[in-house]
Amino acid sequence: MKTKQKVVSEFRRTAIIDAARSVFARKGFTRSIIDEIAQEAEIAKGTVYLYFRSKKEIYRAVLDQDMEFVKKSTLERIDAAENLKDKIQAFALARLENAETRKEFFRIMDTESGALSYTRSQYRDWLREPVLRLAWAIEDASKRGEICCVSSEKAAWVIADMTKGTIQRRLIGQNNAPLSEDSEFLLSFIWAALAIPLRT
Amino acid sequence: MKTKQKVVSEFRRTAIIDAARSVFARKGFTRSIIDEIAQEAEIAKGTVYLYFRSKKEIYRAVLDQDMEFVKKSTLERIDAAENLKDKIQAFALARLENAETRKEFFRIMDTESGALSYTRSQYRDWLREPVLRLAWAIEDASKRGEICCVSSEKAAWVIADMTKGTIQRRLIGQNNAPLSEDSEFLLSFIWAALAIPLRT
DNA sequence: TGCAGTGATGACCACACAGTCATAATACAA
DNA sequence: TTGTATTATGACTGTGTGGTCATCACTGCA
Repeated sequence: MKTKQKVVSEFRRTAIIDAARSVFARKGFTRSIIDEIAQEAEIAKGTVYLYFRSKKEIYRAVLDQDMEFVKKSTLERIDAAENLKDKIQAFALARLENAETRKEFFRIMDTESGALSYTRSQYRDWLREPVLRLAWAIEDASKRGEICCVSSEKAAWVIADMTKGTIQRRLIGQNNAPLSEDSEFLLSFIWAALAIPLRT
Repeated sequence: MKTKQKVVSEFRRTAIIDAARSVFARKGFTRSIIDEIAQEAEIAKGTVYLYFRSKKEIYRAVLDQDMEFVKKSTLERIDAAENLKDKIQAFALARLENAETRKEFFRIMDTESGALSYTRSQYRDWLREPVLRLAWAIEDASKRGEICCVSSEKAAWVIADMTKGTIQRRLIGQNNAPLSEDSEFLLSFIWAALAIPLRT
């Protein structure tokens, strides 16, 4: 059973992380000010430092949590799908839907992919793992002759690129079309590129 | 004829911009320090402020110059190409080659796309114009029945996404393959998606 | 009611850095 | 050579902000 202490302590951590995510998404790491995060979490600045050692640590806590969540949910959906086409759709939909639900997190990732050195090393895996999983599936289908022969890894990466770009355009508001329109376009485009055709 | 003054003045401006580009690429806007830029340009800090009003103005000068160059050269190559396939290749190659030549600039763009509010408004056009030009070409070919019917704008954007992603991977060093390998993959992938097939 | 003990507070400190300015060096003209 | 104008310099200032810490408020127990 959780002690009263633990409950309060967890509550505070969560409040800080939530406030931080919101502020970081709006201003980016550098321009975010601890005082503002504290205010948004409805506590005093000093209290923040009872739960986190530094600004960077808060940043990491936000990203770690969200990256882990999105990565996991993407992997699960890929694995749940039976065939390649569904796996690709699973990947794209997982990303697109997560981006809708967790706008703030995706905004941070888009805006600051290279800002913190931390990111450089850690950032890659939340995308890389799902992409590699996709690459295996492509490799597999390729060997069986279900699709035309391509470099599976390159193909997986450009699929990720298109998905990411689509998400970015939606986040900026450049594209307000329903999500299904974007996902359908993506899927048909990708599948056209992979499927075995008899060219005209 | 240029006066001595003008020559020296232009020389200094260029030196500052070059130094700034290098520093910005390494550290990003916020972590770049004017003193370091000055040092790299082999002048004193005060001198920097004889040629630029502020740090932001230097940043803008760097980006304006490079964005203009890359945008122009991309547009020219697209326009020079005869048919759609060549135009797409022109776009991709222009980007990939420019990224090779102007690594520092591309690194800034990749790292800080959202860092400066300035970027938000201006950033888009250096990519948008070429992409829209590509979209017209796709629209055109689509109407003539040269390729299968797709949303031309969406298609143009995902082509840009894949190119951008490929460039990023090369910049990070995740991919050291010869440029031609990447460009050929891109082209074949894109063309497979667009070309009119008789599906199996 | 008084007394630990725990967690919260915000005034305060230290520091990094953009931008300034009095002074120095240099160029050029008479 | 001297005098004036132009450009360069770097010590200095002001500000914004991350992080600290002495003090306070609250809780629960005796």
